[in-house]
Amino acid sequence: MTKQMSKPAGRPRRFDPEKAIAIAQQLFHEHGYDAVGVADITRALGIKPPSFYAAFGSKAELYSRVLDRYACTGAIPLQDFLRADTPVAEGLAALLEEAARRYAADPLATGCLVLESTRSNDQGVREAAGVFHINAEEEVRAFIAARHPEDAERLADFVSTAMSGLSARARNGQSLERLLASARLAGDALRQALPG
Amino acid sequence: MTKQMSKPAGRPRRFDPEKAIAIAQQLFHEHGYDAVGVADITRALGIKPPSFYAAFGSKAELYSRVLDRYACTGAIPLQDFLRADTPVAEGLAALLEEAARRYAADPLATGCLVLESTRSNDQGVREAAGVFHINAEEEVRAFIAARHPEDAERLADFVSTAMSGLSARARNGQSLERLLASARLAGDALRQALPG
DNA sequence: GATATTCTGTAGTAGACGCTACATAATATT
DNA sequence: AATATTATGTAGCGTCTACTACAGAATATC
Repeated sequence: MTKQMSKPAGRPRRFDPEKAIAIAQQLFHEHGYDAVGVADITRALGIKPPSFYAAFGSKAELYSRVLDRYACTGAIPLQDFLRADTPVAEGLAALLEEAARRYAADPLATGCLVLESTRSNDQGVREAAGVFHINAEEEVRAFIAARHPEDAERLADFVSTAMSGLSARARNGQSLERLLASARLAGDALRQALPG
Repeated sequence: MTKQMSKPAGRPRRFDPEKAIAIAQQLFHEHGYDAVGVADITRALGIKPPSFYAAFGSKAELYSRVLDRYACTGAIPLQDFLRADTPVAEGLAALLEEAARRYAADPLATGCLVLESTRSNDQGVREAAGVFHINAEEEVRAFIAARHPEDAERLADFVSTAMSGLSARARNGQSLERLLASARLAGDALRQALPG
């Protein structure tokens, strides 16, 4: 049974807000929050500022929607890699390889949108992205802690550092092959640190 | 024989340009190029914009001077770590530990000024920092290639990725201890990749 | 002392930024 | 058809940015 929405009164929108968020996501991912102006967004959407603000409230609120969308559609599904039936080191190594692949998948929108956003000049954006970042880190830490509690913090830190490095290098234009080689080396370090 | 500079004609400066560059370096390192305005700089220096522009030309030119200064005084002296009489893996591992230490040394000016500058919104700044970045990478690559030519690119990439990750994590406020632990894990990966 | 040179502060410039007041157009409900 | 509601475009708000025209102050040389 599909949700039956009654049509709202008033003049209908000329654009689809969900598609608009997708377009904005591409822009933000490509150039970063600070470098994308409201004028860039409205131009890309073919609308004028008042329509933009009526629909999204502010640039910051739109970015929050973009982050939510990224978490659902663009980010790495951690639970697919961090499974109880997978050896810890193997799961983490596979996660790093997947990161390399995703960060270089779209040559325009490189790196991790969340990781890059934690370094915006806008404090609100940093904090919003920080929540996603911390949640992901905690998921990794808990996955390790289930079988190697002593090593959880240290190895989760290493995974985070590796992913931040991969994201940064992807944004510097590094090729998928070289990114993957670095990810594999980091994976080897984890296998060595967690024998068995 | 010290260079004898004849005093220039005209009204003398009320401030020392070298000290000004040092102060600007601290500001830029702390907040990033984009987030530091000319007004912030002139306020910190106790001068007015015309004095600033007469002395440095533009914000971008000042930043170039800051990068030069950083290369001389703040950056890691690679040649001290990458010596022909040091085992390759040991040299690289020591380099990564030193990076962790430097990136967290000043709790306000965290990370690597060059690495962080490669992600500015200003293209000129990205390019200027990119030159320093590429030169450093090549130095690392050549150090490895002297004894392990097959592995040089792959391992140099890994070192760069690790340093980028360390710089990013330092800027996220990670403590020296945790930064060091990640650096040591990365160093172990290098020792494993280069037995002997 | 006269002049040239250089630095100084006052007070701006033009342009980009995020954002909005307002009148009008397009729809649903009555 | 009348009304309420919502979206739209025009035009522009105030603020911030990097940067500068200009006149006066402080020094060197002549």
